[in-house]
Amino acid sequence: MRPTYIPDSLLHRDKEIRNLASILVPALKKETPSNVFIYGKTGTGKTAVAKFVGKELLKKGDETKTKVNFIYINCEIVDTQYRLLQNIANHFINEWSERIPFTGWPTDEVYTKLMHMIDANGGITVVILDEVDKLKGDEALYSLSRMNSDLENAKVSIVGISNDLKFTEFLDPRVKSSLGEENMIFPPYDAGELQDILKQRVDIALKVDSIDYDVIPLCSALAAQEHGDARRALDLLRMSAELAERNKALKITKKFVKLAQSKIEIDRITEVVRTLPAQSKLILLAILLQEKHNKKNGLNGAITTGDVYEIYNEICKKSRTDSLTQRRTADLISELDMLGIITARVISKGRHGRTREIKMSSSLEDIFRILKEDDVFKELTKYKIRGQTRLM
DNA sequence: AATCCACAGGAAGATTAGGATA
DNA sequence: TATCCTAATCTTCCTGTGGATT
Repeated sequence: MRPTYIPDSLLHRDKEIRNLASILVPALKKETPSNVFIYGKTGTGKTAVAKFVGKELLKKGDETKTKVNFIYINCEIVDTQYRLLQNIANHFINEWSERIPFTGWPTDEVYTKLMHMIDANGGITVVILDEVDKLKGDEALYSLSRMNSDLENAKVSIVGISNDLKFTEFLDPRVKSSLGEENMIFPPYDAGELQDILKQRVDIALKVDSIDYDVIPLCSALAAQEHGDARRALDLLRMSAELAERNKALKITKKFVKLAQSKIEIDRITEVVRTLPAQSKLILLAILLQEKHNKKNGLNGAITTGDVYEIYNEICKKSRTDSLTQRRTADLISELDMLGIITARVISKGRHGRTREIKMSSSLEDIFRILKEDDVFKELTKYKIRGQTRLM
């Protein structure tokens, strides 16, 4: 049930598979396939389809005795030109060729070396670049795309995968034209399609009768709300299964799905808060303190940007951090809002001006706990708001 | 209807950090 | 290694505004 698992058949992606395959099959006839760009939100099966077609291509290549190389690279991990070239080159190493070291060679030498390797190997090489938008600089893409003109016996074809539709807009026009020969867009799954996908996995992974009839529809519906992300749906189902098992329940029921959902949400928040920059953390803390103070004193007035800024300034002084301007603080507050940690909406209090009404959108204590992991904040969380906050 | 508060949020320039280049 | 560039961050200065109050 892991999202990285690729089943033997991918449901509801036949069209995409056929499409991508038809673009790449010329490789089997020793013709150069076009370069392809694949777009689509997360969890729409881009990577799965690409890998799947790649596997099929290798199989067909074996049958027809055609040399096909298929290389998958995730550009989030391999994100520089040098390492990209090095990575591809290492696919071709054999007993006589020397390995390219991690560092030390000039990039163009790696390029030349790689080119010779590919040329010596012959055949067609399909390179899948997952998350191409993470690649630093377009030099890397440029060098790959012009490689075909330097090769004599071999051909290279690039499949770029991205979830950013606007990615090519910022690309060097030369790269853009050579890479964007073919474009594919993967639409999100709808709830029904998600159900089929989940069913397929459940059949493989779970015993019959270990799951309530309404669990799959629920998981699918929840994930469909979140832009039809299949990964999300699977995570939800897997987490529900794990929770059910841990609780020694006989069946996975709706209850566990609900539990799993809130657990996933908390995990997400934890991760977000943990990796927040220090200034944002301070602002978040200011909001937390104010809300705690309000609760204790039975105040129900909403927190405003001004309140937050005041407290933020005080805890900055206390921790000897320099504070940002109110303008910047306001921006950071809206960032926190977009991350879903707080809710901030603009309201007008008439004569009392226009401001944001700020509320925490999850448990105070949870976030306090996360902030306390940092020693600097451990002390600050004990900070008491002095005096009475101004009267309403 | 006019006023006016307490900010929102845009524009442009300054600062800074990190990476590329010589 | 020095310096140059770029993108991200932050500041300064600004105009705009919803609606309770006058």
